[in-house]
Amino acid sequence: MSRRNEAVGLTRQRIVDAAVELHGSVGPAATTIAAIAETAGVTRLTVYRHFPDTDSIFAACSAHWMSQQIAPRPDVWAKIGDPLERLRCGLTDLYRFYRDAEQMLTLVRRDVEHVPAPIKAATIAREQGMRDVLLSAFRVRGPKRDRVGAVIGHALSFSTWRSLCVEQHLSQPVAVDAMVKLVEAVAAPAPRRRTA
Amino acid sequence: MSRRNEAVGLTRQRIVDAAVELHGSVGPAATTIAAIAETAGVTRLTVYRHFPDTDSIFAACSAHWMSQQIAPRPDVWAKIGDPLERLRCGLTDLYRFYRDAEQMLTLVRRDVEHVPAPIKAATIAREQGMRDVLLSAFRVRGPKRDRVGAVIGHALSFSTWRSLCVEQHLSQPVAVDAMVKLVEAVAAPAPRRRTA
DNA sequence: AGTTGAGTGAACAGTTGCGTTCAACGAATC
DNA sequence: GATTCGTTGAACGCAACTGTTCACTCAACT
Repeated sequence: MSRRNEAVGLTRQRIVDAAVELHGSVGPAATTIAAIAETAGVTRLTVYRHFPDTDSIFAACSAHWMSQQIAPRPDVWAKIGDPLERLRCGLTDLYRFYRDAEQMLTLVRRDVEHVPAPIKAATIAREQGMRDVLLSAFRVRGPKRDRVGAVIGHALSFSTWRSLCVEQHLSQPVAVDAMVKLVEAVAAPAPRRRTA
Repeated sequence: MSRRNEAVGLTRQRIVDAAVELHGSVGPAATTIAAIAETAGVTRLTVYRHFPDTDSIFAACSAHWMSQQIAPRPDVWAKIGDPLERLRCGLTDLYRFYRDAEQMLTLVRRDVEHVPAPIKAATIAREQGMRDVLLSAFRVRGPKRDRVGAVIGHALSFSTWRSLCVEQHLSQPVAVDAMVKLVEAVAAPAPRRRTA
């Protein structure tokens, strides 16, 4: 039961690796069973033997990819007391992750319709959790709290990182700085306009 | 030559309308010739007679859709002297347009690979023009000018509007306000930190 | 040494899309 | 009334992807 199972596991791993590679290069929507099989160096039939449908491949693929990423750590951010410092720290950590995972995240977001519901839900929950950690440090109350939460959510979004760091060519620290300033300005207690 | 050509033009118009509708509902990538024909109430052959390939349909489709939109007017924004006021005005105008065109823009951006190059180029040029109009009102110089330009570009992006007004459920004016504050903070002459 | 089973190769049936050809209809035009 | 031509219906060839079946090989396990 050892050498044989090992070989089987290896084949399975090659299939998952191939799926990860294709998801990250052509995107989940364009990833066909035939392409996975070819990339993995096995037959379509072998892929079907290991995974009944595309969704189960996606699940294994997603888990494996996640396991080899350095994920952001909201639990660590939570230890920082100062709201803006916590925010800066969190965004720096998150944007580092976004940078590492750019290709994959870009394509997965584009093909979000093809992502199985559980994975989508987990992603949303993770983002919600990060938002809560960052927002909870702020003392603002009332309707302004909603606005601060919203701009924090905006700062956390992958599309925001992409807009700032890829399309606008900002460096990561400058992008973080801009988003911190945004939250700071929205959270500021005295809006004092000169045109008042 | 009158009644007949009129009928031909009507058929052509029905095809273009069908293409617009499908681009805005299922997206350009999933818009097939057969679906266009069916929606227009004609045969695939008729579609092929009017348009040699998908790109020419896209061009006609894009032009027709644009003609029935109320496009943003950077030339009007340019008349406002105060930088922040010009910015606020421009973003309000642009976000109104984004709101009207949400579905279409969302799907076209998703399927951007299927958009013919000329249309893509025109869109980029338009966004670049808006950025220039808004940035030119600011007096900042040096490296800070790049950063102000970048956050203006970020504020102008459709993904930013989508993040703020759709995902974060901000109202249009509040979203505009947040982005104005962002640019104001980045453009501010004295960063004066209390932690300095 | 015999059995198990992962992997192979080939083929099948079904779907969807593209692009093209042909004969025929029918209404507008001359 | 004859002609033009936009439109139609049916069909064909091509390509790609999905699942599934069957017979087969060969290494590994008992």
